[in-house]
Amino acid sequence: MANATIKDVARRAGVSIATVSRVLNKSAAVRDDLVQRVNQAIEDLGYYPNSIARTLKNDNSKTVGFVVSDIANEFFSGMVRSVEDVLNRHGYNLFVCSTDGDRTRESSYLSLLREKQVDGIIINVSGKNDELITNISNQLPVALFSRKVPCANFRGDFVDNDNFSGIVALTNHLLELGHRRIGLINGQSYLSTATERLEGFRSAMRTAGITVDEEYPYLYNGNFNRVSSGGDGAKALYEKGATALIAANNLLALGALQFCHEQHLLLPEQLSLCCFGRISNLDLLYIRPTCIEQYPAAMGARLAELIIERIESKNTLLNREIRFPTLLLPGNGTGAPRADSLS
Amino acid sequence: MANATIKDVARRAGVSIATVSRVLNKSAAVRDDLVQRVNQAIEDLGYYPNSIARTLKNDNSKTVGFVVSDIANEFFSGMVRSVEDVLNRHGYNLFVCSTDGDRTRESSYLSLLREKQVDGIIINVSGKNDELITNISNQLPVALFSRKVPCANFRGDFVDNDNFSGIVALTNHLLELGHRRIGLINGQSYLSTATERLEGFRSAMRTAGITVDEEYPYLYNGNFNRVSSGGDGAKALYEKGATALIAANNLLALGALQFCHEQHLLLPEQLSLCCFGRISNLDLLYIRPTCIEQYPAAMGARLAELIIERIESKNTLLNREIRFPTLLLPGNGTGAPRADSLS
DNA sequence: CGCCTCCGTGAAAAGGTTTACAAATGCATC
DNA sequence: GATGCATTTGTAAACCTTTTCACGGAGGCG
Repeated sequence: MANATIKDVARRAGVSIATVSRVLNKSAAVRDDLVQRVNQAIEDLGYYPNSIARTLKNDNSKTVGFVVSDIANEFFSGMVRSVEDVLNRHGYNLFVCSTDGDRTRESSYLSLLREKQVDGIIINVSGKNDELITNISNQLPVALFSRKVPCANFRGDFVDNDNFSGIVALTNHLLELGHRRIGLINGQSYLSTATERLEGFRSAMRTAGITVDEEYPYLYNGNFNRVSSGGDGAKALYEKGATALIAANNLLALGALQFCHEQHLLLPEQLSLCCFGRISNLDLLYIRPTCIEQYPAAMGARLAELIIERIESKNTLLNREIRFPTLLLPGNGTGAPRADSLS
Repeated sequence: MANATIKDVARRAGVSIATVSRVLNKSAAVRDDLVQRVNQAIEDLGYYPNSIARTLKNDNSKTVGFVVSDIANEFFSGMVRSVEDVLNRHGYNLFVCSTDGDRTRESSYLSLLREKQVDGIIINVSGKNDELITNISNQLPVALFSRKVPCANFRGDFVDNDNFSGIVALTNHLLELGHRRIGLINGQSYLSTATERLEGFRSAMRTAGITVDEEYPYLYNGNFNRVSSGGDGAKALYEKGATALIAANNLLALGALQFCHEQHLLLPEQLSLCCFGRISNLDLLYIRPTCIEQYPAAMGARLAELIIERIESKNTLLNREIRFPTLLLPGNGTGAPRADSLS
């Protein structure tokens, strides 16, 4: 039994389909008794509008795509909920797409979303499809988060933490404890998140009289999306003699934590660990790295608002950039270096 | 600049739109040189098909709705990723909808999904829209998880843990340690998850000679979706003198854990804690409740497969029920009760 | 050389909606 | 009762596809 259509409703109510449409959308005055009859017919038939047909006609799908590297990553899943809520409140639905930061997956999802006529796209870009994203951004509202697109003619909004000051706070925290051989476990160097965090690190270290250049031994570049990178980075830098580590995001931190756990390292006696990002159940961990807190829910809500504004303005807005302030949460995973490790 | 349509492609290639469609879908033979010209025109114009129009014509949207209480809950977010992957591999997209277990939100999302012509719905029902879900299930493929719909004419598939044996394992674990005053922090009693877990508990206790009926003092009914319920339950049952607690899902467990943490309870000396479900970063917690492990990724993948089969069979399949086996993960949060607490 | 078959192509309808435009109705006024 | 205007209603086109059907041409066969 196929769904009733507006035609069926019209016939049953003894009016034209235009009248039914007007009743449905309240788009024009309709005589009271006809409204009654139409509503009765709708109820009788269990009619509900076909929003696909509506989209075809109206050229808006009331749908937004949310493209992230991995929706199962708690940072993104914390975000998606608030994105969803804000969108829903404005009558929009949400498509989720996980790319694993993979170029091909990302571009194929983007094609799919365009074919599905989404009204806008929220995306943390992989960093490998910059021209494509830039093109899309000139046809369709786009809001980025966490990772910028470096093209001049990119059009759209951007939301992120204040990476620079966050990493400066972490670095200073370690410096104040007396550390000098501070390691940074970073993500892919072609991502703005990584470069900004590296810049912050470099700046804080320079102020302390330490030069972080290509020769600096305590830098590790891994992959933001892989917990294993965090473990590899922690191992490499610890073995080189770093006395403290900064993990540049939550997943890298988790890997580093697991490394310490497996190696039975005593924190902070043998190693200090801190990170940029939120780790779930932090309060309940036996080692609690000092963290830069993040606000995924607030960021998601802001992104949703930005994209809706951009959709409703028909993508005419100027580019906007929102930075969330950072907050240092001291944990028991950082402390003074051991005396014998000071060089 | 609006998107090119199939008409534009046809004009540029000097063929009819039917031919373009045939090239796009490879639905019929087309002369080689025409195929070339069409493809060239597609590239020149940057044409991509409008899948909304396609849906209207073909009556399938290649879209599935995923309706859960809270996508930010790590159990569901672990699931959604594998649902997404399997669906995507079959050319489907995913709408996510969080209901908070609220009846109104649930039914409004369901309406929205139907209007958007989704091909199928995966849902963990709130338990308050049984007739609606049953109706929908007779028109549209539906796969449930975690919570059954008790209506006889419900049509669709069901996936869950083997709740009964899981809770029996937990209960026996505590009984073997010597506990008798075992508390159960459960969720809403109108949900199959809750009743099945209660049944398992009751059965294991009966075998040990303890009757769990309305008079049994160590039962607490909270809300599966609220961490705070877990805390409230833990407080209430601990104060009544329970020596061990079972939290019936991950969120309730988290609340209970936090209660213990805040009260500085020594586990397992003052209280034993175990739970049904997975807690993130379990390895790294200083108190690790004994847990029944869950497999959200595997459950999600299975759900996706079930719904696709059901979609492609046009909802003609018999109802299927898949139970995932349970595995007990011993933690340091459970131990023998203190001698002075044995009654 | 004529006929039939087969293959490739195009014209047009259909899918469910919205909306511009035309038609019809209702009412007041003279 | 005719006229004019304002309000309500209906008709039909449009949105972009897919697909049925009919047509035309090429090739094979008698």
